[in-house]
Amino acid sequence: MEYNFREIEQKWHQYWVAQQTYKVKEDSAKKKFYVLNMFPYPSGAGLHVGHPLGYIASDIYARYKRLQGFNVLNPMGYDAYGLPAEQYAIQTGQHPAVTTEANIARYREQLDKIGFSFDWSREVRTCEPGYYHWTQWAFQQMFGSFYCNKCQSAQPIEKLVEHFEHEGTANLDVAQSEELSFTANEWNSWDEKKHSDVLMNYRIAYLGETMVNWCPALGTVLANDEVVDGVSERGGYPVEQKKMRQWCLRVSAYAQRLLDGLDTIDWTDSIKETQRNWIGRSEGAEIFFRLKESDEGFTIFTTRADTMFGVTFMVLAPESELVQKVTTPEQKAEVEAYLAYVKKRTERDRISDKKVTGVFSGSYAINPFTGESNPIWISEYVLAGYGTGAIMAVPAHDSRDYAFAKHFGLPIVPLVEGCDVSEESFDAKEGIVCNSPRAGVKPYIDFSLNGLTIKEAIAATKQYVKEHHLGRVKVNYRLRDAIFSRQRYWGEPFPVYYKNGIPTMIPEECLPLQLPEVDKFLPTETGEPPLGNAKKWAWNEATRTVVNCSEIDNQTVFPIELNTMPGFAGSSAYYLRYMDPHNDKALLSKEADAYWQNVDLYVGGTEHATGHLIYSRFWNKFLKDLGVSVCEEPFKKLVNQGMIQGRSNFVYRINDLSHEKGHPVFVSFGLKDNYSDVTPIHVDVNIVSADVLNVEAFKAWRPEYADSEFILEDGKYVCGWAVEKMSKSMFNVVNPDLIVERFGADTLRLYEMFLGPVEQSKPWDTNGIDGCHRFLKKFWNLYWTKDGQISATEGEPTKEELKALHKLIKKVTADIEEFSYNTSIAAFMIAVNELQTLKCTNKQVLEQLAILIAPFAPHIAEELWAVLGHSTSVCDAQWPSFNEKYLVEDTVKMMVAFNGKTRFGIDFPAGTDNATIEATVRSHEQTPKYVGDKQIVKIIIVPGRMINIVVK
RNA sequence: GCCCAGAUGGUGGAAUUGGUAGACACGAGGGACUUAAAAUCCCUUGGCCAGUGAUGGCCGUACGGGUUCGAUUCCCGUUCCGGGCACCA
Repeated sequence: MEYNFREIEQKWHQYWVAQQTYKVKEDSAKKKFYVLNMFPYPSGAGLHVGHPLGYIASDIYARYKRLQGFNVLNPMGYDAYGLPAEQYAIQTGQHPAVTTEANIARYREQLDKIGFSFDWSREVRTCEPGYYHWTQWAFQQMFGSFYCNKCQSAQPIEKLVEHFEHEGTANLDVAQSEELSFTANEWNSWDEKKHSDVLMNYRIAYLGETMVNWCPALGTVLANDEVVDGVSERGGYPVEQKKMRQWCLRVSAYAQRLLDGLDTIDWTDSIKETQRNWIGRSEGAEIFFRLKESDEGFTIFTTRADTMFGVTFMVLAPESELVQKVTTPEQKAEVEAYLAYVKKRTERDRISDKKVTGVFSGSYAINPFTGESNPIWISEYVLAGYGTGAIMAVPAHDSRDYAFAKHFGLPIVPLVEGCDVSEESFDAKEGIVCNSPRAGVKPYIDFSLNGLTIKEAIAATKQYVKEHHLGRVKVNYRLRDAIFSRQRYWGEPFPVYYKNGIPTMIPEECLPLQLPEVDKFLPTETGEPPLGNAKKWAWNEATRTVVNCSEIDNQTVFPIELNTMPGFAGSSAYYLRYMDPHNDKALLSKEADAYWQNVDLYVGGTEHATGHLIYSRFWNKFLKDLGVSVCEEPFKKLVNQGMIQGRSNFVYRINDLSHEKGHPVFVSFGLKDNYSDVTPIHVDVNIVSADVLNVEAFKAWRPEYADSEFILEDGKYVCGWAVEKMSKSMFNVVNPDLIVERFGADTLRLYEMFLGPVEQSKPWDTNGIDGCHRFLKKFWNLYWTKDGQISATEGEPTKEELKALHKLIKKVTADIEEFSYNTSIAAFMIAVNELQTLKCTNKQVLEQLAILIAPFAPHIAEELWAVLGHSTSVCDAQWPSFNEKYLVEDTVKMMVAFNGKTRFGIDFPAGTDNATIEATVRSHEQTPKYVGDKQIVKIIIVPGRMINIVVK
């Protein structure tokens, strides 16, 4: 009986659809298990073989869990908003919704061929009003909340207003953009506009005047994680810093919870470390420096409070508001010139050349520990957005301060015993403090750090600062608030209108606010975002409807926000929506939430480490504070699948010979070194098989190659190869459909897993795919006799058959749990060979085997399960458990080692007890020969393993 | 510069986490069946040396040390490749 995979796979696809095999419902009788893949952005290029890698891995796990009796949620959807569709729309005028829809259809078609156990009835698309309703809703909830530091949770903004009405800002401990100070009387005297402005300082979703990454080429702002090396992640366009009024999310309020949560989740250390770096917690102190001959001053942040006695100058960030205050009239011209210079420099310039620049402000600050006056400088190496935008410079112990001091000839005072600061700074936090205060200098305050270790000195200084009210102990985070506005068309509209300058939320019951139609997807001529082109984009408060912009009267009809939300808005809570995707009353029902809780296994790439995976955690924590999500962390276990790189093939053109003959001449890989002038040319990998070029297909590939000539080796044209990114331009994109067509989905699934560990990046290489296909054929043949009859026979399996089977059950079960699919497939290959050798036809064994293969190769498993006489899906079978008693070896081989030199083996019958083994070893006739006059002092016996004999 | 992960045959990769390194697969070589090819099956396949042979010996997990009876695995140092962060005070 032939293994006709095309017929089998088609048959079972239809069966699964007809039977709704993968549809899942909440079922309190069963334990839940939630498997999730990062949903794809449906690009125009379709799926390549790299995309399904993670989906296959998670599908195997989902199927395995289901066979174990879990109620498995394994949904799929599309991250449908995004820049490529919009760029395409700008170029062609084609509406992004149309191209997105077409791309989704293509993706779906490709995905369906691979045999996933997705519950498509739960599909979500971020661009559908029924979905983004809840993205908009969440935004409104964030607008209506502030973050209370004391209770470490989001609270309704009304509570804060109440606080202001009674106490002003007294006794306030909340997350805020800047520290404001006002009384209850002041608050109560302010008008509505002023209240709105002040509350923006506290809201979790707020309008903020912030420095943003502005990308002129894309005409939009970008989040920090969307900027790589000073250029945009998409497209690689230059990015500059610009101050703009933008919607922001106060992610920074959650910094500590985001950090603490990392200890509770099962993610790889490297990705947790990346997030820790991104959050960037640093403990230090804020210390107040008074300006010379003034009562005013400013606060600096330092993690090295121990270096107070080594401060020789101060530095402000150019963007700092303090710059104007401290610049003296004499220095004004120079400072202005410097500020102009800094403004001109892009993010990229700063990164590429790190030359030392700066200017003296003319003012001095008094060091509260030494009483010395330190000159205040302005330099771009100090960042406005971190700490207080001002630092105390200790050139002896900070390399940046050191470079600055050397460049401008400022003094350097070492503070660690025995350190040498003549060539470079001593940045290490170890050693004994000296010069604090310096010998012979009259102490300014009664405080000394001399003789302490640096760690002790930091603690002592913090203590002193706290007691003497010179500042406070402070924890800073590098994590910034997320900029939430994008000047784009193809994104979620903000459900906000502007009532005479006051941002006002569209009533919750009027959501979703649907994306309007526009004639052009480009920004308007006046530089407004694309939504500025919409004719019908105003809010009528009376009728509570969207109306034409021409009706705006600022009485009852007001303009609506023109920005849209960024890509991460829709992807931040999609895992919750899958739990209850069709609910039009809420993001999800309490019941669905209580049952599915959070994602047990999340599979996706590492590229989202500082984007989606932070935003999602933030979003979930906010929803938890709201009582919407029951879990603090959205994703319990995270597995990062590696990238599949392309394996490009090359042909080698002999340039001079081609020129001479008037047609291209190509030389095979092994002979190319015989020619001097050879150019490697990318060739479509789809016309190369096992690095051998299909010459006829090559001639047909491009008209200019039609009359090519080939210099062959062994009658073949062998191509060269290289590992590169999988991309159209390298002609190395392999489409999964082609593999499915040629070998079947089961072979593709098996092969993608067999290629190596899921987490590892590796080049796609079809050279080994035959092996997996061959294995499936062998597997298939176990179930059939030579003349096409079902081979299964009733009766009890033999001891050998049971041993082969249980060895496999044990191995596969353990491997799936550890995501080690390549080794479990190897175990299958061994088992099939063993059973083949045993001529096994036992029905019980064959049944269990079909269940075991089901997660990996579901189609063949269904077919064979049916062949064995079952009328239900193999998905509803039960995963076999192994019995250790079948696995006991007949003999236990013991290795005995002496002095690491000589080893010999002794075989013991199974079940031999340790005392017998020990006695045998001691009396073994070979023993004296190898031990000589040395005495055995200890015999360590590990059952089933080795004996260690320790000799003296 | 800092942090993280890694380096094993011609290739992808195994190794029960300190216990016979190279499972499984690909490729290669040889053979069987066949007029032939495809398909299928069998044997060999880390390197070097000795032997007609069964077999035996030595070397071998990037490099150099160390701990151990025993190290791909643990520790120290070096080189190389990959990922993240990068004036974060």
